[in-house]
Amino acid sequence: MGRAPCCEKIGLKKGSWSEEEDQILISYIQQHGHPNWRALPRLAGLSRCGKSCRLRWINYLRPDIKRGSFTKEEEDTIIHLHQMLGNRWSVIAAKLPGRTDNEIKNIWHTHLKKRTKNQQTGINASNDASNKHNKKSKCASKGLYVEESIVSHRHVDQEHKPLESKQFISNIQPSSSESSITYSMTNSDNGAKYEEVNQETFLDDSFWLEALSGEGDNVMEAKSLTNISCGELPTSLACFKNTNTRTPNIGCNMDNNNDMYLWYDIFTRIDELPELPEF
DNA sequence: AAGAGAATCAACCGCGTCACC
DNA sequence: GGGTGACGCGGTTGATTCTCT
Repeated sequence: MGRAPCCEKIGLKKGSWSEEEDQILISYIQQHGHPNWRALPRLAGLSRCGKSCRLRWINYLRPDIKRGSFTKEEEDTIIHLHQMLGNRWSVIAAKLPGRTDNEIKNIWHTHLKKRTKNQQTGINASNDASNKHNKKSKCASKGLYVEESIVSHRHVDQEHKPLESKQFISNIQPSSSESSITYSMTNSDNGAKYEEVNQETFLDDSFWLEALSGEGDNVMEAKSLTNISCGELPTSLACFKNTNTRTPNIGCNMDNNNDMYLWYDIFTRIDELPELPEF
């Protein structure tokens, strides 16, 4: 059907924003908010696409934006969440107040990906740099945190797990009233309805296989995790993808009732299922 | 000091989803 | 139920900055 362009491109300015444009955008949003991004540039008197205005505001002009270097905690959190969620930058950004998805995406591609890769391949990062030309890290020169010894949260015990990961789980729990399906999720600390889960097993396909086979302690844990299945669908579960007319939208929020029903259906039917196919 | 290459990051682009008509 | 518009997300690009030789 052909998609209409997001805005009338002709005559609209592209590229870097000037100080003046920033000021116009800031003052307009402060006065009127941004109920309609598409109309905003016209109303504010900017020769920009609404999309561009939105991006500029979200990524740069918002008052609660935290500028400057990422702390080690932030970087570790990003690495950890990325292990759990993949490239879901907006979800990761939601756990890092003041940071934008764009910023996190950039930091990932420029620093953290290399760090994790080096760790996985067992290459000592200090030797790395391959020290191609004994290059001093540019990050350091910019004040960015450069810690070459990578902390793997998969090997950090529960006691020292960053708070963020626990918060993440609790924050995205649908309220129990939203669904007729209730798994036993309790947390004595704050009364919130969730059960702490072991992140290590969450990441392991064998965990899902075990859960689906209906054996072992991971069964209930897997059931709990279905409520937070914002992460990538484990390959073990891919076989369920088309088994229900309410096919889950893999990769989107799973907290609507349809998805809940589907997952509930899957786990309650575990006993009926034939042997899982080999992959 | 200058040039080359690498790194960084703001901004753009295209697509998916959702809400409204 | 289908069409359309708006928003938001993730991937990518390209200008700028930095470091090394």
